[in-house]
Amino acid sequence: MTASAVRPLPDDLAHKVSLAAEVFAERGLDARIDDVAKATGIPRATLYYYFPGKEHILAHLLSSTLVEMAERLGAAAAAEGSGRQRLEAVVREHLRFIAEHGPTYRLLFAELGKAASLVDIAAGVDRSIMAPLRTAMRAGVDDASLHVDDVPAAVSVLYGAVLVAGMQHLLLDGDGDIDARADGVLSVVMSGLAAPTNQRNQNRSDP
Amino acid sequence: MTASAVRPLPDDLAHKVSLAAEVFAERGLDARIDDVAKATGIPRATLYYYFPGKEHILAHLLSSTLVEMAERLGAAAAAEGSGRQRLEAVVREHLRFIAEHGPTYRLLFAELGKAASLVDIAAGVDRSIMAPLRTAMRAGVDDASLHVDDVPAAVSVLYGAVLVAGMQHLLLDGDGDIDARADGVLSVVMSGLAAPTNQRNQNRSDP
Amino acid sequence: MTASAVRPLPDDLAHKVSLAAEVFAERGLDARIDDVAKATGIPRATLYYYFPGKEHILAHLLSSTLVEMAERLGAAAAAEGSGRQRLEAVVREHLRFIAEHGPTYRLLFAELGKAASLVDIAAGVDRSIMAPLRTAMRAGVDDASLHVDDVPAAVSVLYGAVLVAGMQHLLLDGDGDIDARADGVLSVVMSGLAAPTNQRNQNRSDP
Amino acid sequence: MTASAVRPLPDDLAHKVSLAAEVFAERGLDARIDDVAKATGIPRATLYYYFPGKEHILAHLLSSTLVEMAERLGAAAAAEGSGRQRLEAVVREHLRFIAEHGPTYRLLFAELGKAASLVDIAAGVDRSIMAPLRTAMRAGVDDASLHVDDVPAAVSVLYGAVLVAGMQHLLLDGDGDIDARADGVLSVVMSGLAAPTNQRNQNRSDP
DNA sequence: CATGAATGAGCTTTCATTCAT
DNA sequence: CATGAATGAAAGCTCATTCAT
Repeated sequence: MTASAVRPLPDDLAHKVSLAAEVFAERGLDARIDDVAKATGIPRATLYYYFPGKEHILAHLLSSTLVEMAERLGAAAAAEGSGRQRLEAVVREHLRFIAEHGPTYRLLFAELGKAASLVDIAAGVDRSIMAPLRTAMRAGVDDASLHVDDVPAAVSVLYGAVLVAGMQHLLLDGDGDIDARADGVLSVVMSGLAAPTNQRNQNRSDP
Repeated sequence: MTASAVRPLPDDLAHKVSLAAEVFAERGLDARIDDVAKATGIPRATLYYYFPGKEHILAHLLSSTLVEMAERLGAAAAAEGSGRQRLEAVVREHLRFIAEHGPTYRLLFAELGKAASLVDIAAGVDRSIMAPLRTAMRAGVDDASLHVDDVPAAVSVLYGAVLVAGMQHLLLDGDGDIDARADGVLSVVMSGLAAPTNQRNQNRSDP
Repeated sequence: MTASAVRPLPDDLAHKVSLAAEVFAERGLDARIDDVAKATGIPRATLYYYFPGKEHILAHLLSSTLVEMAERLGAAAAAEGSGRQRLEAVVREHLRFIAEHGPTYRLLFAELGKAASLVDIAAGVDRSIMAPLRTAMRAGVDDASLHVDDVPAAVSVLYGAVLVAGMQHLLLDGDGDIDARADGVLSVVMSGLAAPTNQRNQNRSDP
Repeated sequence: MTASAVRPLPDDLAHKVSLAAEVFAERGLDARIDDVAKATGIPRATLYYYFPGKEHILAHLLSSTLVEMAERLGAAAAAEGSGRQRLEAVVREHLRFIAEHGPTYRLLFAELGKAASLVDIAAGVDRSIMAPLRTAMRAGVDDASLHVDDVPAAVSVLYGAVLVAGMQHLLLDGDGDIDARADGVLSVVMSGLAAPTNQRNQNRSDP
């Protein structure tokens, strides 16, 4: 009756809780529960009525965000168009999501390296981010709109490119055009860095 | 950049302090100073004799790591060879560095998103990581071993690709072959994902 | 004496509430109301519907027990027989009561030393325990079946003897024969410890 | 270094801590640690530097008291004189101890019935109180100054008699003459309640 | 009438930091 | 110089209690 049964979170509270993202983003788990209470307008004791502890609130935020990302990127990956078009859509959607969810995304990012977390961030990232990329990329290989030898490696590269572009956007030019960044990333990733030569696809520079 | 310790750190202590990386990596600044003391074998009060506060110990670790990275990646970027070869060398060296400095690198990674830090991580990353990439890349453009339209964007993509590959190595397959990962990343980044067509460099799929 | 519940307690609840004795016996007023709710099967809010507060539940238990004791020991004191026989009956009945009401009696015992209580334990003990002893003892003096110079002192001694015997029974040999303990106590108290001498009743060892 | 090694309590602190007895006596473990800090003049954090938790402070008090009792009652039991004289001395010393240590003794008393305690009160009571009584009583049987058939029962009776007399002293007549109470108890216990008859030692009233 | 939901008010405990030796 | 001892300052969490339904 006190801290055992996981209580379903009422909708109005669920919405208020999302306001805690900013607080957590500033200080991580160091954020004081009292600040969370103030930011959300939910009394401290009520937070503890619905969550077993502070870290569970954070976990809830991260999970929610991952779920929302999975929906949006998944939709982009499943849309109409060539594989390449869908892959580009996933990248653009991802960067837009980052721009819209700055605090929470920084939170997610910082939590990635942590050992102990109530949420398996790695698994969530794979499900929400890598999977849509993978799906679109494979479609592109199938419909010949893309040429990819090592899909997992390519997915990692693309994820990393978006991650860094997104963080730069959040940390440096919060007001910049996020779609322009997407164009820049896609341009590089699609064309590759190698100078055009006769023998394509040479990944080692020694002859 | 170094949050310079008020007192010069004796060599034996400097070495012991580096053992704190793992502790900080697990819990960030939440790590208890007592755990740092235990991990390093340095009494709590002695830590305070050499550092003004807990976060200064963390800053020292991050700074040291960034300096070391600057040296190693800078050397790779300045080595003999074509620009492309040097760029590839920087990428490989970077991934090796990550593999060798797991805990500290995770620390750096987690700190990237944080707002306040005694160390300006963004600047340090630019100096230690981006600059060598930039140097090598420009050299490649000059000697025609690389073809890059937007160097800053390409640097970001390459950094992101390495970052994600490194984190995957640390979090997933700690025993895997880090050079193989480097090959995978380079292969993708050099060739690009676009299917070979007549009109090169088309970064948008609409005509 | 009864911290009268604002609302008359339904019979079924009255019975359930008695199950709280064990909880209170373990931790005294430190017992959490939630544990009381669990032990009795009565929802927390319902307890507050019938009792003004936590300590009133405890008071109810103590009062009920004292009333029941007054009835049983009073009856034993008022029974047929010589004063000595009635005194012995009160002692035996008291020990049986203790054996039957372990948790509640431990509660009463622990509360004896407390300063503030909603129930005047001292008065209740006098009425329920000392008075029957006094009654029977005086009857014994009158009918010459007992020889007591200082009745109040003798009552205290007898009460103490029973109290300790009862607690030993509860704490040490829960399965032992309570009537045997009564025999032991009575044997000692009746005969006294002094070695038989010419001048009886010498309470000081100096001549 | 934090809450593991049991730190030896410096003498000055040991003395200050004993001032906590009154606080605990009022409210038991409910006593607020802040009140303990105030009463003893020891900062809260310092209390936690020497004790792992609140209940350990209480345990320390109880143990100390039991040890002191063991010394004083043990000394009385080991003094010169007949067994009866020594038994009487133990009783008188016990009552004096109670009078001198009112708060702590009430504490001990209230704790007797509790289930969970860091101190095994029952064992401590046996060692500190029952054992001296037993020793003196057996000496009395040996030197024929006492006549006791069932020593354990007689010890219990005597302990109970003293306990109740002591509590009455503490709760009712704090200013009364404690030695007079001792006389009253001893008079009753030595002579017994039975009317003088031909057949001694009859513990049952039926013929 | 009974009760699930919500919360105000504290309290224990932790920890970074200081300082005398 | 280095450190064991001591403590001020929070903060997470619990729990008795209330009230709308």
